[in-house]
Amino acid sequence: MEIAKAYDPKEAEEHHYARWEASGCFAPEINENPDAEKFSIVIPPPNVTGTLHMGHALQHTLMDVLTRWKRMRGYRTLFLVGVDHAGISTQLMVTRQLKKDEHKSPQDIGREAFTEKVWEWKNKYGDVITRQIRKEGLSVDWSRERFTMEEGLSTAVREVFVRLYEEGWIYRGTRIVNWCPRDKTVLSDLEVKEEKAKDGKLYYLVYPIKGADEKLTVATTRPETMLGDTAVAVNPEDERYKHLIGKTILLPLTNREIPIIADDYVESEFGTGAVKITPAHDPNDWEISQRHNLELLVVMNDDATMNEAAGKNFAGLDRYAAREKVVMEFEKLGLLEKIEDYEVTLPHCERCKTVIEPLLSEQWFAKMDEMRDQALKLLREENSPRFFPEVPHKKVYTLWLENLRDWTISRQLWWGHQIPAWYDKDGNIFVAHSKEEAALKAGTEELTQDNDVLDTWFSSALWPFSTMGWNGSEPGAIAPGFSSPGSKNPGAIAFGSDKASDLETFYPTDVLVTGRDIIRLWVSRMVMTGLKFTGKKPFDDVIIHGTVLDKNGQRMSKTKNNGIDPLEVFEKFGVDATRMTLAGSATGIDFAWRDEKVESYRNFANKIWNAWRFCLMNSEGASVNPDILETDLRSLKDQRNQPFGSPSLADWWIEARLIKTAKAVNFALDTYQFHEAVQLLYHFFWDDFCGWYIELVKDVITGEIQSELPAEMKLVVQSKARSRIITILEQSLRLLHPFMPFLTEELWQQLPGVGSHLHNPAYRSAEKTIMLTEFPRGNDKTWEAAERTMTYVIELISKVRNIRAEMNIKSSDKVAIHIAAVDTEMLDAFRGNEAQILKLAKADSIVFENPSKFPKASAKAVLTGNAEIAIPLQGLIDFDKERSRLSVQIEKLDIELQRLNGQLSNANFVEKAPAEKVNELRERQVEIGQQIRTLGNNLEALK
RNA sequence: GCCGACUUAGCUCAGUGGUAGAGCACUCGCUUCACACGCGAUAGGCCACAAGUUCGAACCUUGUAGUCGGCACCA
Repeated sequence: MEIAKAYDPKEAEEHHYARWEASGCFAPEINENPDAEKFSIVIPPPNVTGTLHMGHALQHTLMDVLTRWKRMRGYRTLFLVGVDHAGISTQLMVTRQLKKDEHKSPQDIGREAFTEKVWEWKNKYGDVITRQIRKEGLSVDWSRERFTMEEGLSTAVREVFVRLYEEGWIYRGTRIVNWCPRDKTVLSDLEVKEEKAKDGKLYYLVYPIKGADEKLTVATTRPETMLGDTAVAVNPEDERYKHLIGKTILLPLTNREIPIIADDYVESEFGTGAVKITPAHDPNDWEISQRHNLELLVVMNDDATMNEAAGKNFAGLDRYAAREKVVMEFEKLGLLEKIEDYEVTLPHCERCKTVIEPLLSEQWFAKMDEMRDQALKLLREENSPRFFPEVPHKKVYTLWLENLRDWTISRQLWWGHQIPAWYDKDGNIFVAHSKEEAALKAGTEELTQDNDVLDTWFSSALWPFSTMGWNGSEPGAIAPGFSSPGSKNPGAIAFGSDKASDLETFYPTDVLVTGRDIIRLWVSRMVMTGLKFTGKKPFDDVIIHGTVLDKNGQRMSKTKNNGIDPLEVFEKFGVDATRMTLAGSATGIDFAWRDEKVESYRNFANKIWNAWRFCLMNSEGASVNPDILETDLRSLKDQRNQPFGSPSLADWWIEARLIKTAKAVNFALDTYQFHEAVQLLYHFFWDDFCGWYIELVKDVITGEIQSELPAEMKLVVQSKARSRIITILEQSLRLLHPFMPFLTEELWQQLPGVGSHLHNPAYRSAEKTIMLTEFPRGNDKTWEAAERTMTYVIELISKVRNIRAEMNIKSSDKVAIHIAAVDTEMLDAFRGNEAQILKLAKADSIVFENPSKFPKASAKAVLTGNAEIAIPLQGLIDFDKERSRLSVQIEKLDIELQRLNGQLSNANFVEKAPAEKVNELRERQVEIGQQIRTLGNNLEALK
């Protein structure tokens, strides 16, 4: 059969996913073992408007590696997928589209029509991200796909809102809030990004004092807000202003008279020591106003233009135009003292980058105190959740909870969960699960629902349990010390009844994988609501992955246009290579993206392809059979080192390596050290399996051995060897599968002898696929003798190759290897693998003899274990070169010997260091001393 | 202002209280029948700097410098 020389990922990527999905491999129901342990993980729901970026790809890869690994280990596995309605982003996107297509604003068409448009948009474009998730190869259960706006999850949202309201944790209040004048909605503190302004200025405005010649200067970065000033504050201890306290100011540009008050908040050293107080437009000023009962004067509209209260000269002006005009007027009046350059950071809307306007506004807030205390208690008593890496994320999480402020949960949007609160004509509030329920409570049908929707994160906070069917009717185990849930919910609607037990089976989840930027926004809130509403923590472990930076170490951003599109990388190098690259970066650490890195994993995929190609080209009479591995090797002690024996030393050794690697990979994944697992697999497959094993057994496999064995025996040995190599390959593919699902499935399917009998016992009746095979566990068995003996062979071959290269021996020239060794194990190893040594070292003979018999004109080297070798170079030897070669080696060894001598002659070391360590160094000292003497003699002989 | 992380080969990064590692790039040699996306062989580092703890420090402690984050404040 013709097999391509290079792996083309396209075909594998196109073929397997649909089959996996269709045959139900991703759903937990595939597991037939009623006693199977469960493993569950929920995807951080990407925005329905979103497209895949590198951060997703990294996060998704880690989750899928864990899921595929656990599934192969026999766990009943659920990787739950879904998308977030992403209130602001989606509304913005559809608004833009509406404007483009119909030249209309949302207000033009009204709320109902607009939300209908959004749903249309969602149905049309909302699957972009889910298609991309399929492309990534994620083994998520699409039959349980969720959307935060679907009925079930909305029920959960209403239930939580009602319950928190009834318990008094949700309230409506008037506060200074973060207002985005462009999106015309309030934002939570976490949706606001502080950024340095380019041309910040500090304006010094002079305020005349009533009934005095004195004037007071205040400094401000926002002069336009002076129109809303209702006081000027000074520090009560400030000698400069003490006498002014209680007097009033004639506020310029207005006809108002405002008091001079004293408040500790004012720092005398800053600015002029006098602060203008604008309670309706600054959070600190608002605090002061509450203490002093100051008047609140709102001078701005919700689009950041000035309103009537600002005076008719300013009404209608944009805030920046008003600023200029105020400054101009002050200058005209001679009341502008100076303008200084001043570095100022301003809050910006995370989504649209508009400068936030602090505004006095009536909103819904959630007081998280009780839930916060539960979360902190869980953290302190059980160290849960555990963060990986723990530093610094545990601290960020703790500090945030400790300083938690009330959460602004209402948004002035149309796309989202409309707040389940209704008002009667007198403005009384009725919070209920439905209008019918509200009507019952109100005793009237004449109700209007609150216009606002909830912060998108309100529904995200419930994600781990709302997606699994929680609707408030589930009793839920209540952890001791935690308050019991509120009154039963009469309006709760049962949904997804066939999956109703998911909550019981899969909640809490096992691990959460997410980025550090949403620890506070999301992780903390899931913990809080999870504890409160289910009585259980939503997950045990939280893996915080790093940030993928561009090749210059810069954060990727749309404005810098330095983003790397994962889909382009998939296209160029394949999904599997990309996944290896992402999983191969250390957990939690930021790293700069390098195409070269993916390229090397693309090469790795190709290496695997070619190893497979070799095995397949020589697979006649062979089939995958894991039983032959250990059973066959068990009898090895009796027959090891037989020439062309099967199993041979190489067989023995590669299985030792496989078992060790499997053990280490399992451990690495258990501790979330993905990069460690990747390194182990890369090294095992490339160096051990391809570099040594294939080369060592190649001749047996291809039938090119020159042995004295009878032909029938030769065939038996050959087909056994073929089955073994193909079995080792199959085991390797299983180990690689969680990382490289497409390639491994593609290759596995075509191996002879594979079938569902290789599946983990939990999946025996499923259609054959590598993703359901048993993940090799490895064990603690060590075959030290095999590894040690193999080291002798490897060292011998390497030393001969080194001599060949350094002495410029043509690759077509065969050499003779003269070996002087005393260790019987070593001698056995060399004799038993003579054919392989000859081939790999390009030699035609091995001579065992005393070093005194070594031909004079030889290049020489020493081996570990007091052995020497010589390569005769009759006529070809360059004595100068050989002398310098030997000198360099002696020099290197001597440096090490000096260090050892120094250490061992240090009485303190010998006395205090562990005896084991001291012995180790002594042995090394003897070994090196011996080698130096031998090399020295050889060098001497050349003089 | 406070807190944290990072600083290791030319580049990107692993790493452990006891001889410093990988991939890529570089140098030399190979069209060897799985693979040139390959094979073989080299070269390359006082592990940012300084002090301390220790028999022993790249690793632990403290300080310094640089880089990058987070938080707070910003009249």
